[in-house]
Amino acid sequence: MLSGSCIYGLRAAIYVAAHTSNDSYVSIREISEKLGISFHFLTKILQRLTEGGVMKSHRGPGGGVTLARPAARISILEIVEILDGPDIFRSCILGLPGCGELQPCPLHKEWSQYRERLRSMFGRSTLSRLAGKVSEGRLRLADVPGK
Amino acid sequence: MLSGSCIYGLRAAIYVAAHTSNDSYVSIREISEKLGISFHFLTKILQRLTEGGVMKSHRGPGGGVTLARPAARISILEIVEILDGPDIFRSCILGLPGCGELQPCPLHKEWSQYRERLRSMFGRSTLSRLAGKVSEGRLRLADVPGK
DNA sequence: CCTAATTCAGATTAATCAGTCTTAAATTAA
DNA sequence: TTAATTTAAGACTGATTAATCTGAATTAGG
Repeated sequence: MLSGSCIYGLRAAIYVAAHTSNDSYVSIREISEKLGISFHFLTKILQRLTEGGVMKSHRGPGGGVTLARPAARISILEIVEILDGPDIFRSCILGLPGCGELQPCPLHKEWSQYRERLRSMFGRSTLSRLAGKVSEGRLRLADVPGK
Repeated sequence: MLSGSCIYGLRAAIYVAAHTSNDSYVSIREISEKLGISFHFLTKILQRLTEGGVMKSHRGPGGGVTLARPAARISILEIVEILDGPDIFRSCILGLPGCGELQPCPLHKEWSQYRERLRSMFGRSTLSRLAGKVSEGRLRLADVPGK
């Protein structure tokens, strides 16, 4: 469904939302260790989120990344569209270019409904809501619980 | 969402359902030309559907592939599970192993609902229904319409 | 100014997926 | 029995994605 990079990006963003207060920076090293993601790989993913306007970064000691806006104003949808491209919620399930109301594929009607629902579900899921769940406990972000 | 192989397999299966009557065989060459799919690549995909019990094949002149059962008893879900694996409708959106009711990820509740709906929609979509739509016209299976 | 901590940038490698090519095996029909 | 047609099987190439490695640029603190 989502690419590996996108999954890492989402988990990292939720982690940052759950572990920063008033614009403090979290180091990428910390995120990568806590979530079990390759440090250098994660660095590039977070760079793309920084370029995309979702995060901001700061070099040097005490640096790292943090959210560019309040977590309540960043949705999962925005992150997915940056990392996997906006077409993921617009493309035909049978891969046909130009599939739409005018020239639908046999699954167009059903698929476009679900696609739109998923998109709006992602749009409603803000980092603050998800991070809140994590902080309340029993909700995991990493493979090994409790980290 | 679905792999390239899976998309090809679905389109080919719908094509076969729309173009065979009483167990006649359709050659893979014909399918590949009509749908614009690489012949050798399609051959392998259809082999997997044959092994999976959805199609049967026959060599030699007049041979090809055909559905192993009436099209009304083959769902898209079955084909997707053969080609992309059954986990596609069971795995966590954040890629966390073991995500479930006991140790949910922050998106588990919303995603698992959506996942189940999509799964049942795929289960309800039989090849006969989809092939019927194609035969009625105006519904495409290939990039270039009318083929 | 110097050092350590950090992100940034680019090259390189590894793994997976998509696609091509060649040959073999089976089957039909003349 | 022979030739043509077709799927089966496997090796090979190419593209995309995932992951690693090395070094540069920036920054805070002594």
